[in-house]
Amino acid sequence: MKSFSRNVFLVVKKIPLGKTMTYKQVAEKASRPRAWRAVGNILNKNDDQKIPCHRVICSNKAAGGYRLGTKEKIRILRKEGVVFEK
DNA sequence: CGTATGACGTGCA
DNA sequence: GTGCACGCCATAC
Repeated sequence: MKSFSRNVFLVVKKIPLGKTMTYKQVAEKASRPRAWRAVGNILNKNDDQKIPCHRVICSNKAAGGYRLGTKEKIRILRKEGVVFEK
């Protein structure tokens, strides 16, 4: 891949441990501030092991979704040091 | 090439 | 605060 998806993966990989970023922010850094839709779609169809996609959440502070299950996503985030209190 | 889909976001009732 | 509808972009079929 050498398109928007590649950029998205790069941005997600840049997310520091213990931190989370919203789909919109990722899309914005990916040079496509209006493609947050595609961001989740790409990550979903490209569940790359090298990409901490579980650190990408919704803008409303909600975990959002996950290919393996939202609860699994939250579980991973907890292990990373990110706690979803709400 | 065109249609449908989806890990969303925002606005309005 | 909750629910519904519309809009948006890239990828898959």
